[in-house]
Amino acid sequence: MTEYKLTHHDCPVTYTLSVLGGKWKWLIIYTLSGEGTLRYGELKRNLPGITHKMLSQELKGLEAEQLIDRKEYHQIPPKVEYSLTKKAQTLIPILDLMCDWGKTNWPKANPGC
Amino acid sequence: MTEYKLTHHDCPVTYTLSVLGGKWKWLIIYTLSGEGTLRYGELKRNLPGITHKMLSQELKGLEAEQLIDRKEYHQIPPKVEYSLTKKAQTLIPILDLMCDWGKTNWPKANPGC
DNA sequence: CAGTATCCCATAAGATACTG
DNA sequence: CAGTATCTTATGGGATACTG
Repeated sequence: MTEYKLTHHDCPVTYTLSVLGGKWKWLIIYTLSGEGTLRYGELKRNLPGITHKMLSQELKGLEAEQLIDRKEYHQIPPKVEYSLTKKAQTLIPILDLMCDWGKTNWPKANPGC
Repeated sequence: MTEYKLTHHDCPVTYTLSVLGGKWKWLIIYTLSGEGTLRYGELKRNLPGITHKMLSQELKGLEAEQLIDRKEYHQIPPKVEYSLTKKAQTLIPILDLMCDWGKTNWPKANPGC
């Protein structure tokens, strides 16, 4: 995760896209930005279509990038809470613009946000 | 291209990510935003690592989404120029924020932009 | 409940050759 | 020069079963 095999070596946009690449990372961060703190199962319910494998895999990657905090309560049954780090919070303005763009260019009527 | 098989049906962020998904679309738009108008070969030289197949494929997709204009000069040898549509230009603020984020969080020193 | 591990398949993406 | 077509390989991602 600390290796960035980019071709476009010195471009910050490429760097950002490499960190947030894949199908779900932006959406996981977006979901946590709206809900604050969520348990694993809650997060999954808020991301329709994501599979168990993808969610746990992406969460590990995001944690490694220090974009999410993982707080584990050592109890039975287990409880784990996820939230955004300060670093991830600086991505929220980008997500807000993506939301605006989506609403403006949405081919259907009246999307929520 | 007019079908959006999303799971997160009513989310504009998901919609935006579906339109700009894949490995190269954001970067193609970013490159054109900086250079204005580029021929096919110039575009390819400005996108280190992209293959012939990917560039032509992504250009077709972006044209179908009305994010780029394709102007063909009927001459020999052929000349084709690509530029951003107004719709794509509204994505530039997002790319600018991605650039800022990349510069701030870049693990190496002094990236260009 | 919150994960890991394994198997399998669909698609993304690369290499190469050919064409107007 | 600016593409298309074809073939192959690498990777992403799904389904399912198992564990602390």
